[in-house]
Amino acid sequence: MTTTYSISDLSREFAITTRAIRFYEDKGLLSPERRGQARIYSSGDRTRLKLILRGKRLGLSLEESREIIDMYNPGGSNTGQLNTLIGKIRERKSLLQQQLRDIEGMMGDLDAAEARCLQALQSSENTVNSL
Amino acid sequence: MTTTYSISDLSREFAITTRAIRFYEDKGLLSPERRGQARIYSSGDRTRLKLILRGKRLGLSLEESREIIDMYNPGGSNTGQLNTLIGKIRERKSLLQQQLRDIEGMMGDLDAAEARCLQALQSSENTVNSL
DNA sequence: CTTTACCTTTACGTAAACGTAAACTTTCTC
DNA sequence: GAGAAAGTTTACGTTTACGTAAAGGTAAAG
Repeated sequence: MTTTYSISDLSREFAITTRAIRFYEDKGLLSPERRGQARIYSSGDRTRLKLILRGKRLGLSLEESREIIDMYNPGGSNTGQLNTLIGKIRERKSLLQQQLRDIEGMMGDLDAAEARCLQALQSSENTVNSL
Repeated sequence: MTTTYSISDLSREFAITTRAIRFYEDKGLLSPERRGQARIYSSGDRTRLKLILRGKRLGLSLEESREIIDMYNPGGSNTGQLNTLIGKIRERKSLLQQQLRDIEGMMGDLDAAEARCLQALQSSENTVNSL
């Protein structure tokens, strides 16, 4: 007895619309079983959906997410395919490292901005108190 | 004598089209000086452009980048404004922290995928050598 | 004066990622 | 068996972020 999910189960869990989930299927990112017409999602499907959403949070397009998810299971690939796959994986990793640097930079900027705000509040408070 | 840039200077430096740069201006993210019709960009404009592009790499919309860049200079704000600004800054920071976790997760997945690829190559090599 | 290079505005086109509405089936529940 | 709840397909609409002409202004070089 393996756990399965309806489309509204998943839409509720991840706070997305069923339209979006069907859209991902249209684009080849999901392919759930069917019981008659209804879609039945396995826990593998659920994981794929999670990966899709993570990709979105990182600014990936659906196509890019699809490629990356496909990287996770080399499947039956020959040596050449494996080598190009390794290349793609390394490209992705370097993009992620750039994103890390970007986040560090933006985080620093935001910290500084927050500090300036707090200081501005502090001095305005002093101004008030000094009256 | 402060350094300035033409639109094509910036488009070359950042490898984007002039169309994109004008588009950012249309959306209120840039507002360069003019010499007649021609746009003249200051080093401040250049910095703003850099921030825009960093925002893009992090998956922000132009509108979101605009908001964030505006956060960097509190300007003449009253106490209420400063407090909501601090709130926004903290929201952004927590989103960035989520992104950090996402990157760590994806990086781990990619490392594992790369390892599987390398191992697959290794064993296929052994197969060949064993002939 | 003309070519060349670079700049401008205006405006229609496009791909991605869904939203939204219409019209219908299936399945519970009462 | 009637209605409500959840599912389905089909298809047109929308926003974002530019691309891509079209049609021309400006300024230095030959």
